[in-house]
Amino acid sequence: MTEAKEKFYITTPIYYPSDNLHIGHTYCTVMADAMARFKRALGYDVRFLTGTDEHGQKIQTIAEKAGVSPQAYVDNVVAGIKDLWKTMEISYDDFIRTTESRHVERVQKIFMELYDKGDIYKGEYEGLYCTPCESFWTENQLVDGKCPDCGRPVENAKEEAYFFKISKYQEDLLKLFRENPEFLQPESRRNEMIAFVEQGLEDLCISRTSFDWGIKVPIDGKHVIYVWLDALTNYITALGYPDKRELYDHYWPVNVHLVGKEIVRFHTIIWPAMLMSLDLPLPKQVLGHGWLLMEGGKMSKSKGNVVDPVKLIERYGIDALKYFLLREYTFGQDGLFTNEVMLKRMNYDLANDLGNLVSRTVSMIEKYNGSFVPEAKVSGDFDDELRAIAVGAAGKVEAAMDKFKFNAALEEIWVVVRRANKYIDETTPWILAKDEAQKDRLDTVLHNLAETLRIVSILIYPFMHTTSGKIRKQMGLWYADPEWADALEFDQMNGEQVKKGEAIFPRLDIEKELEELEALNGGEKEAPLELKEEIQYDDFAKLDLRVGTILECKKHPKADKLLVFQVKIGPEVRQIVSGVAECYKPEEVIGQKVVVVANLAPRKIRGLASNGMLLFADNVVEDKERFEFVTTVAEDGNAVT
RNA sequence: GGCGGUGUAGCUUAGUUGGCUAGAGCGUCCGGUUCAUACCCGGAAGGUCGGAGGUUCGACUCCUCUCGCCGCUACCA
Repeated sequence: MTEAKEKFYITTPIYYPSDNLHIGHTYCTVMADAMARFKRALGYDVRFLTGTDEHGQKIQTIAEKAGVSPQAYVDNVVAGIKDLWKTMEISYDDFIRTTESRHVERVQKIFMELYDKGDIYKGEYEGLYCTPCESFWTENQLVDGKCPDCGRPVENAKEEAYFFKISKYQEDLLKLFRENPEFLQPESRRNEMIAFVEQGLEDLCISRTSFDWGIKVPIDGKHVIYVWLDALTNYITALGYPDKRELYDHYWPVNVHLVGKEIVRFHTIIWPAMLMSLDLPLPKQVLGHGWLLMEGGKMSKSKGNVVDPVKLIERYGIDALKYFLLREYTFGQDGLFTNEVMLKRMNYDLANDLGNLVSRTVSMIEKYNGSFVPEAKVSGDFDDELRAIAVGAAGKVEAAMDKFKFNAALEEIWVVVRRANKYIDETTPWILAKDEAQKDRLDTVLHNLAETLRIVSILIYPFMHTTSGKIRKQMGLWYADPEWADALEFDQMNGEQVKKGEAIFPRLDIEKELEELEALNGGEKEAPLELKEEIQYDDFAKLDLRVGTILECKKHPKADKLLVFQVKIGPEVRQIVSGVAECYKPEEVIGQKVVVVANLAPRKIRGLASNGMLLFADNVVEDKERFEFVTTVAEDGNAVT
């Protein structure tokens, strides 16, 4: 093939190295890797990029606590991430770190391009800031006065800042969504993005002065460039834009940005707007995948349900884990991760179906034909169907992969595996073997099975190359590399010497594994409490907490999530609005004793006056967040100290 | 509240532009087989395709209403 190969550029998000990665990151990277390997197998000229987003206040703070420099801190975490990808044999072509000079310098150049164009201007930003999330929030975005993302407290912050005129691109963005349905998948996200843009875009704050762990604004040393311009641009700086353009010219625009659904907005609104401003082509497609949900809610250290991919790999191997992740979940949808689901998948599909098929096929060829793959001689019933299914699978896998349906692609391969197992039962080689007159027929059956496994070894190669190699070794196919085109042909083998090896996937004792996995996780230490800044007694003494009783409660007429309480505090009855409508029905809280912040400045919430604040404790009941009353039996009006 | 998505066997789900006797895997029950990793193969039971109307010769597929869940968004002192 001398013709120029079609290019395919795919990226994962760059991960934030504040901590080690978990199974969710692994899931995304495994999908990108499988797609990259698949496209390579089809002959595409593939570029696969991943990396880490290493700046920001959160990293700076964590590093300070750990007593090391931010750079030292991220160097350490990133080394671990690279190790993980190495262990998982992730086939990225480039790994970009936002602290690398190639990135830093290029981001500064891009900043200046935007600035010179007039799309960046200096202004002032004022707002409430959540440090861990590195996000400013407007007052009414807050949840109970706390960060809506992480629930931690926010602080007032005001700073001079540079802004990007994203508002200028509002109409172009709407056009992008409306005219290119392919641009953002899945579909449902598209409508959300349109709605978001339609309500009006405010110019984006792209610099900070409140911390300095970041890329300096080239014309203003007080400022560092804030996450958007720093992180999103990695997809082009890694290709050398703007100063070293060979790779950029060749691979941009990207074919696919693979991202989690939580960052779809940044990739489909902010990033295209920046590219529009730079006059660069837009990504062809942004795909938002779903999340792996854990039993007992979102993964968190305190719940002890963080799944560490390294432990799973050590126990079950890379291919088993990759197979499970790709086969079990539907792209774009959330999926429930449980050890049991994982173990069953591994046992049923890998050990029982594929592993056992290899084992019985190799055994029979050894036993009935002196270890050599025979020629096909006498065709019979069932042969045509097996051949048709085996030879036709490649096309079906391609069709599924075109739509990023990894699970459907693997399912198609397993149709072949199951058909082969059935074929053995139908043709009963062990009976043929007892009759010398049937030798030719037996040879054909063994030949067809060997051919089928050869094809399977090619089909699974993009997904499980190690397993593919193991199968090919046992089948005596060591002399040839798997070539996708060979999966379209039958009757290529003749005389290969097979050799039985270790079971490709040993059968697991699910009960026992469940217990041991449970024990592994139980041994984890709980993460230390993350506390707010220390305060003095005087700070606390400013609060006037009082005991109250709820006399009345009704729904807020103009809001779903709000309840309006009438609370008796000693002699007076206060109206207090609180956002707990999803946890309580109005009638069930009447008579409830509560603790009230009684000297909080009054405020109107969605039109109704609220004079104080009710205290609740965060809780989770049956996977749902629930606010529990902080309560007492003391008399109304009494102080809480 | 606004916008959007979704609801198919016990569980997880496939169903492309309306033509299906609604498929599959797991689970359950029955049977077969021994080459194989106590695996594999076959059969059966199990669905009023959330509910109610409507369009149509015909609807899981289109329309209206309704209920449940989910997402984005506004309100959470």
